Amino acid sequence: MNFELRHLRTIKAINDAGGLARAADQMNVTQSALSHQVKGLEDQAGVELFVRRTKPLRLSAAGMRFLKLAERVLPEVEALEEDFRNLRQGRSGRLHIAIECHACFEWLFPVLEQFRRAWPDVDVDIRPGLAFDALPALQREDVDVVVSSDPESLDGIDFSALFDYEPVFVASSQHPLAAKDFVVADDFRDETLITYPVDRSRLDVFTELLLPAKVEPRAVRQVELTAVILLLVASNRGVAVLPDWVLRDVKLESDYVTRPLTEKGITRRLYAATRDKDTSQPFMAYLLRLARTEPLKRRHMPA
Amino acid sequence: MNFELRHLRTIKAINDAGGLARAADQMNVTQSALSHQVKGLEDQAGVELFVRRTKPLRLSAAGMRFLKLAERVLPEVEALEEDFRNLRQGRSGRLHIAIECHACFEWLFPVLEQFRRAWPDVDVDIRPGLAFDALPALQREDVDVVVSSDPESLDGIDFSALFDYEPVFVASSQHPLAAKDFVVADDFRDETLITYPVDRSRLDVFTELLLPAKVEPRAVRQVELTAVILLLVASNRGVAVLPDWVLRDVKLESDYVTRPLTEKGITRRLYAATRDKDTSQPFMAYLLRLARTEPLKRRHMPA
DNA sequence: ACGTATTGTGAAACAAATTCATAATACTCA
DNA sequence: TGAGTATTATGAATTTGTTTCACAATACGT
Repeated sequence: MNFELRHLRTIKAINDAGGLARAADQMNVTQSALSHQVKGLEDQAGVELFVRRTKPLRLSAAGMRFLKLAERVLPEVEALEEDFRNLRQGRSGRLHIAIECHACFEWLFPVLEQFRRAWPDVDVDIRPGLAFDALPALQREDVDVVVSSDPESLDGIDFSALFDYEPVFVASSQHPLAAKDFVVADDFRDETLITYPVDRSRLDVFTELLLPAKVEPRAVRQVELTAVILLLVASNRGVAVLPDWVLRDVKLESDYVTRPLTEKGITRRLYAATRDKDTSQPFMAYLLRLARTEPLKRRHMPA
Repeated sequence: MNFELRHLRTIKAINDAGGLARAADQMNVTQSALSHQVKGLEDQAGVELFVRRTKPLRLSAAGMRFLKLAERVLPEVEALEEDFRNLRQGRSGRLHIAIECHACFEWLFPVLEQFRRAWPDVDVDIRPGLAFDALPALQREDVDVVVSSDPESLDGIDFSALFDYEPVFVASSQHPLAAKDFVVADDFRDETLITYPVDRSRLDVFTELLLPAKVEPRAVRQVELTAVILLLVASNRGVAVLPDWVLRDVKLESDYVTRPLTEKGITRRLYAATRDKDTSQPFMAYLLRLARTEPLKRRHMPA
């Protein structure tokens, strides 16, 4: 006894059309085909689905239950078919984003807000917690975009440049280093450095400045939220290095100063990694365009 | 793009078994069959259901949605299959009963109460409103049992005798006719007759007594509920003729008397009509046995 | 009761799914 | 890294299932 959707469709059609012959027309098969099919189904189920003594075939009690099932199940199946159709045309899809850089929430959130308005059928989500192994997760299709500043050459993965940013030193305006025009690695030796709670290999201060110079700060304190980091910095409990985009928004009204790292400043580039087969999908292209332009706008017109 | 349950089963099996080969084993088909099937499905849907770069095949985002559908739909389908299996073994089924005789509620209800305990999986219901055309409805499988006192010879329909009953005359103990040992047709000429609101051809008084004698009561009043009929009779607002089983229960404590119709009394027989193919079904046989014995028990030991 | 509309049936044609044998591919572990 | 193993893919042949065709059987209306 192995039902198939074909059977559900047939029973429903016969019931809707009010007869086997009419149903056959609507389904573009011969009346004979349906007759055979119904017989086969009844044999398998061991149950009479139709009342045979009446001429336009009518559903029996058991047939009614079958019909009920059809009416619950078929719409769901059709919904998925429709879904896949949209997916093929690139109108729907999934966009689960892993961010390696902890501060990216700051600009990504507004970007996604705007994205959602343009592509309402795309399932958007940010997946934190995948800071490690984000690229394998991308290959495994656990996520669809990885935001990272360390491009690797990986099979089937594209890295698209988004925008450049500058990791800048932040300290209380009371802090001695606020007097300098720029800070260098050695300046951190006696400081408490406040960072996001991630591995040093993911923090620009370390990878770009302190590790090469083999400088270890006096203390490192890990804090989750950007706002809290700034609070601690402003009250002179430590210093921090944050991407410039984090600071533009709140700068005016606060008690801290920003200074370049090294005399010329450090410039880093942010990338979006995607599977190559997805990169040219319309909604993916749209997201990348948005992520390239939107954060820059915010730079010049802070909220 | 035409999904089939086979596809749902396959995707679910592959996911559950954690691989195509293992799934093939569990489904008793070759690994090759599933590989072909998945390929065919993906071609039709135009969507990749699995991530191919990994070796034990893993579901892609789209594949997950397919799986979700499978997990919603398959249990429902299996439930119906189980249902049909029971049906075939006569453990479940439908028992919708049409009663032509209006008063049959009285004994049928307790019978069904008992039936339900023995056959919990059978869908029991009483369908009033089908007083007319009950037998065609039976043939059409709109109902499964018709209780009637007028057996007809009909193709595919069995009539099983249930029990005999006596339509008896009921009147207030104050009523002049209460003085007689029995009543005859002529006695109704000056009476208000209270009946159930159905056609005369379904009322024993008329078919067995008044119509043959061509007697018309002074007035006929139609009342729905047995209890109300008895109330009106007791307060001498009319007389009635009711099956004896209706009266046994409440007789002792009331203000009315019962008298036979004609000197010898009238005896009628109640039948259950069923489709012949159903008559020997276990639960149907059980119901008929119950309906033959239960009402008689009540006769001798009123509540 | 007749004609019409509808459903049922068997053999042949057609289509689809499965198998078999084997190739291709990822994964594992020394 | 490379050999060995486990897993998936592929093509042709086979088997199975579905549809058609032609016509028989059956209910329905007037």
